[in-house]
Amino acid sequence: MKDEGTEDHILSAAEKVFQRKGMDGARMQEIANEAGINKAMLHYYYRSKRFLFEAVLSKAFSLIAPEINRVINDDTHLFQKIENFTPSYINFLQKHPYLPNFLIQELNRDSDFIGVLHSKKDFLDFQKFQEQVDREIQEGNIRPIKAEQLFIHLLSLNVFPFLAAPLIKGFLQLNGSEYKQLMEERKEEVTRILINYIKIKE
Amino acid sequence: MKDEGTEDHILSAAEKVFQRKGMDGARMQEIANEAGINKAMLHYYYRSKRFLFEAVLSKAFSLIAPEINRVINDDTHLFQKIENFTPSYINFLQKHPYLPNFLIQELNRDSDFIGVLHSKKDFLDFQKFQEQVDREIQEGNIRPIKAEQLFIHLLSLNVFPFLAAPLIKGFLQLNGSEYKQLMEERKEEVTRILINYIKIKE
DNA sequence: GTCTATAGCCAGATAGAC
DNA sequence: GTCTATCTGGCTATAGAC
Repeated sequence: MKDEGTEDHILSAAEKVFQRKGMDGARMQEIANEAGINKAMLHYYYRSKRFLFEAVLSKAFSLIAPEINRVINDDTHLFQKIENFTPSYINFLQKHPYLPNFLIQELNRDSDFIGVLHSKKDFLDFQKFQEQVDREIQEGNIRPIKAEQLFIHLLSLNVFPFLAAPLIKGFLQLNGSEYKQLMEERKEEVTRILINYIKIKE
Repeated sequence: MKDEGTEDHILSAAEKVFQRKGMDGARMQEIANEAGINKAMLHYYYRSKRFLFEAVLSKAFSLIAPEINRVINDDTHLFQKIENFTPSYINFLQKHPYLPNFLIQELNRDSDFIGVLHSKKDFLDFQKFQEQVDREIQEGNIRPIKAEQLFIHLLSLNVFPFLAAPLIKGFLQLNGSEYKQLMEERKEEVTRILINYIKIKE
């Protein structure tokens, strides 16, 4: 909105629709309505549905990678980063509730789209995190672990419960507020499980 | 195949197509081709695309819930169950590679489908697992934890890395074999992290 | 750059012969 | 029950006026 040019305006509308409906479920007409402009404009600026979709996918990746980067690569202690990840992620989810699911879904669906990622440069800067983990190991503060594994643990424990919420609710026969309560408790759970795992007791 | 009636035959074909392409991406023609029959037959047996899809979704849930149940509710020790979960899940994935992603995706997409689940009776039998966890706590073998949380930890650590494989590969700039190597290492990682978390050291 | 109108296609669904 | 042929609607995309 605001002072965006029409092109960005369209992209914002496309994000909303594509992230909720996916590539196949989305309709150009709905995107046009969302943007408050005509359907023909979408083609004028982005040529085809596919190109518009790829712009959205690419931007989604560019949006989430730095976000994770920010948590992983600030100057705080390793344990502090683990602790910060959960509230940061929940905060991100509030702004972009459909984005993680969207990315995972569409990258799984059409392996061509992975090429879209590789043409970009907004990868995670994993180096710094890796060095931090290795340093902590050498100093004898944590037990040996690959930084990649710790990272995947952190993502798994934080992201999956939101991703699979309807499925887990089905499994455990929970209603919305019961599940929300579990998620609340997890904030502490996740931190403790990871720190407990890597920390060397004195 | 084999001696299935036409109805089951169609359902098998529909599973393959729907699980790979999703509700919106799937084409009735493709399902008919996969089943080796005519498109009109699909409507003769299942009336509409939506009904056929719901049959597939419902069956997917009925397929995975007992599978998890089987691991969670056999007679082995709690630690043993945690250990068994990973190889069981990987084995399941080999038979139904698209199923977890399919369920999560479609349940997130259209909240109407959650009703399909509630009309079924193949929920997870969580009672037994819950009692086992509570017993271990009372006997002082593990530290206090909600069975639900332990269950979600277990699912998260096992399921997410496969679900988000393309995304994580993008983040960490890994190729297929590097990622496969990480997954191999995780088999042990996941078991250790959970048992280490709950086990009370003597 | 922005619109209206429409081309052209393709998908789900059905009619009706066998 | 199974097929072919076809209807009908909706979708992407474009032509062309302004």
